Amino acid sequence: MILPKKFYSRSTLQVAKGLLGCFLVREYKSRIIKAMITETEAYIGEDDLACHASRGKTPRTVVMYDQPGRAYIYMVYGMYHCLNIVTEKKDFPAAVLIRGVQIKEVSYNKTNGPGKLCKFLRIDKCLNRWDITRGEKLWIEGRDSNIKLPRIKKSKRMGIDYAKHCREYLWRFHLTIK
DNA sequence: TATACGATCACCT
DNA sequence: GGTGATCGTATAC
Repeated sequence: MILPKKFYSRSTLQVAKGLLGCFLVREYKSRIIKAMITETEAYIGEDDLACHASRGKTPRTVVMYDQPGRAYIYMVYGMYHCLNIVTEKKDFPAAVLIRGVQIKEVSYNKTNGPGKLCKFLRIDKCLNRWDITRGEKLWIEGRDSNIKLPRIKKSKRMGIDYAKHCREYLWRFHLTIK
């Protein structure tokens, strides 16, 4: 089932945990790739110094203030893209960064990073602000209800040493892949 | 207009 | 453990 807008309108931490084990689906040139989400991070509000919206609404961050269920995609380090899903309610800037996915028949080291998975799934700024509840080009499907999830681990977010006290928040969630 | 730097990754020691 | 690639964005001037 395609996850509806309502799924993303909850607290960002709930969504970040809830997305683990769900399937990120990419439709590109009539081909479909399903990727199980294995790692996420939450970025919540202007008070979160690691969140791009900590400097308020700008041309880049305006998408984070949009409806939940939109894709927020930005370029990092001049060469990689990162995919986020906008959460909570309109005008409150928050999103979940997709940091890792696993695809059947694909070596995990091709998709175990936010830049790597966007490269593999051909996700770039063309899909910025895309509504992922439409079920076209890019969407997310719920996990199989009879699948038991392994324990969810939480830890500090990556690459945000500049974020003062916010870098201590345990807002990174991941499944342990054996 | 100019400049500093980053929600990364691959490759090196 | 460390470093370079490479360019959009935010901020300073």
